[in-house]
Amino acid sequence: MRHLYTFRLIEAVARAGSMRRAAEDMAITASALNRRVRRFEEEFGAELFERLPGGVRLNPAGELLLHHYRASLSDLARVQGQVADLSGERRGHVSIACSQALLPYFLPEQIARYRADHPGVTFGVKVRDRAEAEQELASFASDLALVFEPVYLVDFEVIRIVPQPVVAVMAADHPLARKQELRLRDCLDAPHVAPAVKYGVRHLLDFAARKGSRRVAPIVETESFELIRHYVLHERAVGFQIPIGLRDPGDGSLVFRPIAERDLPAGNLILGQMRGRSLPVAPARFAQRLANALKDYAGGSDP
Amino acid sequence: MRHLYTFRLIEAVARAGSMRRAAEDMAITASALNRRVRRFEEEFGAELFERLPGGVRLNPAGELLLHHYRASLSDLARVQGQVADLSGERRGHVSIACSQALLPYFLPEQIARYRADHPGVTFGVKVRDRAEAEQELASFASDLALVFEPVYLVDFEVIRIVPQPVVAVMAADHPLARKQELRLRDCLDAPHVAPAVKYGVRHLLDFAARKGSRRVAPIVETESFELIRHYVLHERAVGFQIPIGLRDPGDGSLVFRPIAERDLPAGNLILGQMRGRSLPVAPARFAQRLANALKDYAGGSDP
DNA sequence: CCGAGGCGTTGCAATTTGTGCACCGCATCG
DNA sequence: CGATGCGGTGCACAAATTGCAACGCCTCGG
Repeated sequence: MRHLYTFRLIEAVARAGSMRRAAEDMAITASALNRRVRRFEEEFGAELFERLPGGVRLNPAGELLLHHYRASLSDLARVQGQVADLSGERRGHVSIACSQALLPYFLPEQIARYRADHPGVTFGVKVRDRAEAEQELASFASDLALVFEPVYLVDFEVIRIVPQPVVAVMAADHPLARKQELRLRDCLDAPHVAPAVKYGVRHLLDFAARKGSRRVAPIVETESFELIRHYVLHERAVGFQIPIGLRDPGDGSLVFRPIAERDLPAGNLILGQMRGRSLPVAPARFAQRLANALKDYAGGSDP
Repeated sequence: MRHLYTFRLIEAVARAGSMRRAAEDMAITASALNRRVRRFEEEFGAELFERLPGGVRLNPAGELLLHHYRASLSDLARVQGQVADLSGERRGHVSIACSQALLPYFLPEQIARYRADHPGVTFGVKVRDRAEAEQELASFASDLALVFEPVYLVDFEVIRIVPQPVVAVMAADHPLARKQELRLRDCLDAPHVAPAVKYGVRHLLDFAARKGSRRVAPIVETESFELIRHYVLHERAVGFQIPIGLRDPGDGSLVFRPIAERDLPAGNLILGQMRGRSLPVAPARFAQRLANALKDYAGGSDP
């Protein structure tokens, strides 16, 4: 969109931290860029950047303006979507920031199902931990966030919330697999594999362990949920994960066992958007579908 | 703001209903304007106008886009206000659509008081009847609306609501002035002066009169509340108005008498803004002051 | 202590962009 | 059935924007 060019430049400068670098990024001369910025500052009535030796940095006014720009841009996209919508086929783009657990089964299924109905809609999926996901929404970089146990909840408007207990995952021949429900201490006594501290599952584990005067002491600590699922097939260890990220592989090699609720309360998987923002058509409809689909997952693993 | 020029042109075309007229309004050639519009339509991906012989008219896509533009513009104004705010003195502009009753005393007082604290803030006051006021908000033409008995209430977010009974106003030597409270029928039996039907006061009168199988039959019907207040000093007639628009002139020439609540229930004076919109600093603060000031008026005339 | 290298900024010429003017085809209306 | 007013277009010119080169400033390393 032509009329937002100056804003794009300003954003590039903010990102690059220097006019010259931003100029290069945007395939323009530093002088032209500089003059555009200065001119805009003049008619806007305030400087947007602190000029320091070695570059520039957004000042509060600049932050405010950039936020306005992103909001405008997102609103324009919404309008364009609505317009495309009223001339027949639905088009648009849905950008989602989500926790890892959604990657293997839930999200691909939901996206494919939606695209079957609306092939004109494209998707962007970003993997973000629970803290980052909210930043994504606040900067209009993502339309939706689907995260387990979000942290701050400011600027975060809940669309749907479903409880997800943490379950233990292990090889079928693991001794603990014989019980139908595990105590947390059983799991912590056994060698275990856990996600890094920034993840919600680990957060719940740590909290519950402290309560029972125990510690989570993983033999393998990782950022990858996928690695956890596969590692327990190689060494006799217990992994932790939430049901939505699990599915029986079908060959009986992997089993999941619930952990006693009194030891480890369920966490929440939350679908949300930026507070107060009105989403474009496609994201709004897709969010509705997600919300419905999440109902079916509520409280249990996939049968 | 330079980057919104095309939008301003589009709005002018929508308003004028013809490119050539709009071109003249905006001091530009029809050809230049036409090409700007066409070019924007192209990169936007949809036509904005129906081209009909004799001119153009916004199509739904155009309506949507224009709404986006107005929202963006208003949001930009808010940002500018915030920026001005954080560099010391508060600046900005407050645009209000209000009923006539607020003109003589309440609004001028409030505005003057606010400006005493913030001389950098300017005001725009538009007199609108209750139907028009909501349009004003929806098109972002006004920040606030202060109206008696609004009609539709869609897109209208109530900030404060205060009851305002209709009172009878008459010369001090009017026979009815001897009673402390009047019955509606007394007023209707006497020669009376009433506002036009589009006004809230009249609406309440008509409704109450019908209920008692009576009719409002004014000897003078007018759009001007000011005329009503002054007319009753010339002919022995009863006028109707709400307390917030009345004040004892001090010479004892004019008196107000409440009308029995069981005959004529109080109406509501409502301060509102566009639903979901976040106002610039100055309008937001002024609205807060208005809301507080309105509390003091609630339920009675000024002593 | 000073020169090298980075930065934002500015003067000036080149070029891209937008504008005005004249004109076309078309529908409407007296 | 011409006159009128409309949206749209070709083309030459005006205006805004760009790129290039250079300046002053600061930091940093020798």
